[in-house]
Amino acid sequence: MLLVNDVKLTATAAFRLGVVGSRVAGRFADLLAERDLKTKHAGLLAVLDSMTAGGAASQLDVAKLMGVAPSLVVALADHLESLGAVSRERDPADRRRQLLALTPAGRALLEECAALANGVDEDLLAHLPRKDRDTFLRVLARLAAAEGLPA
Amino acid sequence: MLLVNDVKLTATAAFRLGVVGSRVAGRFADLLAERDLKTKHAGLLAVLDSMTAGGAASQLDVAKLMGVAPSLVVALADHLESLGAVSRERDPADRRRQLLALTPAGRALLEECAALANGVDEDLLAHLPRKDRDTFLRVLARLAAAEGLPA
DNA sequence: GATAAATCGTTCAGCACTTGAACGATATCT
DNA sequence: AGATATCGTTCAAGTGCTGAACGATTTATC
Repeated sequence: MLLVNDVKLTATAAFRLGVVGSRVAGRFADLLAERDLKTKHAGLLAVLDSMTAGGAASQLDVAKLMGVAPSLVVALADHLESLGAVSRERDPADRRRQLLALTPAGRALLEECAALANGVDEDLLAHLPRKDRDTFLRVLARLAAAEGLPA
Repeated sequence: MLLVNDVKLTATAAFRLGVVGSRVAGRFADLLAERDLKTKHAGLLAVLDSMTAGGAASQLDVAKLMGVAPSLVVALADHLESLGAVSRERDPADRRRQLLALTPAGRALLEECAALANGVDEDLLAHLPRKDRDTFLRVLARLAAAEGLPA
C-alpha cells in the first residue's frame, strides 16, 4: 500500500490520508473476514438499517445509496441471505421488487460490525492527547461532511 | 465508495478516514490519468527519486520499497520508459539487474505530480481554520508515522 | 575450475472485485 | 392491448494485482 515514498509526496495530507485510510480499512476488513464478511456486506447491513428503520428496502434503492451497481447488490444480498442476516421477499405491491430487510440475526451482526469498527478506532486514536484527538475527529467529521457523508 | 451509511458506522474515525482517504486518492488519480499515469507510476517516480539522489536503482529494490510484486514494477517501468520518464539499462557490474533512473523529463514529471498532490491538499484543507488545520496535519503525520511511513 | 544454488527480470495464468450489457418478469403509459 | 419502462438477475469483460515458472546471470561449494 506504500505507494509513494518520496519526501515531497509523503509530506502531503492527500497521500497520508490515502495510506492511513487504506491501512485502517484493511484492519477492519481483516476483522470482518473472520466473520465471513467483506466490507461491502457490512455496508449493506448498515445502509439497510439506516434506510428502513425496521422495514424493508428494494435492492435498487440499496444500490443507489451504496453507490454500486445493482448487480453487485445481488451477490451481496445472496451471501447475507445465506448467513441469515437479511430476508428477501417480493414486494406484494410490485412484484418486480425484492424487499430486503434485516433479520434479528442481521441486526446483531451489524452491532458486531459496529463494535469492530469502534475497536479499530480505539486502537488508532488511543495514544493521542485528548485535545489533539478531539480536534482531529472534529476536522475529520467536517472533511467527511464535505465529501457528502451524513453526520 | 460510500460503503457504510449508518450513523453508528459513519461516526467512526475508521470509516471516515477510509472514505475521505479514498475520495482524495481518487481525485489525485483523476488528475494523474490526464497525464496518462496511474498512482503507482507516480509512486515509482517518487521512490526512484528518493532512493537514487541522481543515480539508479534496481527494479527489485524499487519493488521492495514500494511494497509491490517485482512483476508489477516491470509493467510500471515499461510504461514510464515509453513516456521517456525513466531510463533502463543493465548494470555492467551485474548483468541480471536493470538499473532504473529518472530522466530529466521524469524529474519534471515528478515535480508535476507533486504539484498536483499539493493542489489536492489545498482544496481539501483550504476552508479550515489555521489552528485546526495545523493540529489535523500534525496528528495525521503522527498516525502516518505509526503506520510506518517515513516523515 | 566445475557444478549446484541463488538472484534478477520477465512472462503468464489466475484471483478478487466491480461494472455494463442483455434478458425475463412485471408494471405503467397511451 | 400494445409499446415502453423498471427491477433483479446472469454473464462476459476490465482492472489491478499476485505468485509460479523460466531464462539469463551470478555466487557458493566442493
